Formats: sequence, structure tokens, C-alpha cells
Amino acid sequence: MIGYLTMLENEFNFTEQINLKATLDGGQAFRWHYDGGGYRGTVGSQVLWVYEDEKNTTVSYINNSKSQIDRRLVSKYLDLEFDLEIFSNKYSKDKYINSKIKQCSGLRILKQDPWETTVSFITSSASNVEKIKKNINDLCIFAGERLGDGRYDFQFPSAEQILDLGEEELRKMGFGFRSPYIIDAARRMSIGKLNFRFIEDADYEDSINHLMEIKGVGKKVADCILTYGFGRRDSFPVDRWVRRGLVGPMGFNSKKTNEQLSDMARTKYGLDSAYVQHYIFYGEKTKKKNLEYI
DNA sequence: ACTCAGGGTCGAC
DNA sequence: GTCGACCCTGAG
Repeated sequence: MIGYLTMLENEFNFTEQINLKATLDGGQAFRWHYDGGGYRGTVGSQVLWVYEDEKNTTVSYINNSKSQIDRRLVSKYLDLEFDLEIFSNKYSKDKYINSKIKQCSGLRILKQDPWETTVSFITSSASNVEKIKKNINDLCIFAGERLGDGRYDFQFPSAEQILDLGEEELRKMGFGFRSPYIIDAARRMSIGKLNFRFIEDADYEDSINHLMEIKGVGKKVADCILTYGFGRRDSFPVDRWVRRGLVGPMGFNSKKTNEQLSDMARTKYGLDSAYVQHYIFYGEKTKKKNLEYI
């Protein structure tokens, strides 16, 4: 993969703290690939290459067809306006949360495309990150528009493109029992029954219920879609990893269901819910076995 | 070769 | 509210 060097005028850098590996390839997004010292992926119809050195982080546009770099879009995507220092200070006295923030400092929550996020987290159920990545990237390669000359330079397919593919093709690609769920989401999307504008303006309950009308979307997946696709901060997805942190070191009642735990955590953490949850998720997932948190 | 579980959810009881 | 089924894949 050489050839970036001719494009280097199409780039910008920033100094906000960010942990690229944890943020781009830590289980919230599935289409960033480590390549040549940085991460290559797409945002919308742009192919990006992101890398860091001692001083700052650089975002480079590989296939920039426009003359202007849309810095604001990338900033929003990476959630650079979120003040990690304030967040960190706020929980400095909470032994467990503080240890998780220290464990993976620079971890941010991405603001991804809602449609891609919806399909990705339907795909995630009873799966694992490696398989989700394989499924989602195969789908993009097979049904999405090519954006660049890289192995993974594809735009995420539209609802119509996925409908054209059909359930059987999804099964052949390895989506398994999730295939009809993805078709249901695509059908709702294409007829306007799945309405992202509504979700953007609705309160938490209404947003969750709207998403849960999709087959294969339960409370947990709906929470993930709101967190990683809509930038909501009052959502608290509870999966097996987060549950482990909540009922273990954080002392929540282990008899509660994940849904109950989510409600309790939302009440407790309010608008910090999404970030607290994500630090628990990533921290628990990457924790070395047989190593206590302190 | 065989079992098991991985960012859950659905439908029947 | 509980429980098995659901597809596939890599690890033990």
C-alpha cells in the first residue's frame, strides 16, 4: 500500500488526546484496518488514513475528490470535543472507573453512520469482534461502492443495496440467523418506517422503542446503536463484559438482569453513561487474565 | 473429531 | 420470567 505520499497535502492534524487502537479498533467500529503505521478506513464516502506520532495525530484523505478537507466532520466522528480530562477528573476518586480510564486513556466514543451502526450491531449478537469484522467487511466489499484502490476502500452499502443482495446471499456470506434481521432493517429503512430523524429528536425511551421494532434488535443492540451511531450519552449498553464489571468490582446486584442493570446505571451516571460504559467494556475486554484491577 | 462460547434475540411454555 | 434454538467460526 504505497502511494499515499502524493496525496499528503490532503491532511490535517490535531493535538487532542486519542488512543487510535482502542478507539478505532476496540469493538465499537469494525472497519478500520492497521496499515503502514496507521489506521485506514472510511467515513461516509471518504477514505482516511489516521496515524500518530509523539506530538499529534494526523488525518489524511486518500481519495479526496474535494478541494477542501472537511475537518469538522472528522472532529465530530472522533468526538474530539469531548473533554477527557474533565471526565477523568470527575471519576478520579472512583477506584474502579479511574483504573479503567487509566488503563486505556485516550479512548473515545465514535459518532458513526447510523445505518452502518444499525447493521453492525444486529450482526454483533452472539458473535465476536473478529467475526463481526469479517461479516461487515465482506458485506461492504460485496455490496458497497468502491471508493479507493485499497483492499477495504468501500462505502457501507445502502438499505437498497442490501435488499438487492437478499437474505440468501447474506447467509452465504456467513451472517447466519442474523440475515433476516438485517433484511428487515433494510426494508424498514427503504420504506421510511425506520426513521433516523425521529430518533435524533426523540427522548431515550422513544428512541429505544423505535429501534426495537426492528427484528433482531433488543434492548442491548438498540443501546449500542444510540451510543455509537447517534452520539447519545444517556445510554448504557450492558453486555456480558459490562455486566462483569458492574456486578463484580462495582458491586451491583448480580441477580438483576442486564436490562435492569442498564436502567440502574443510567440513573446513576446520567449523561456520563455512555463513556462510563465504554471504558468498562473496553477495560474488561482487554484486561489481562488473572490480573486484578487494583 | 468434538465441544464450547462469542457485544443477543425470538418465540413457545 | 425462563429456556432452547438460531448460524457460523476459531480455540481448546
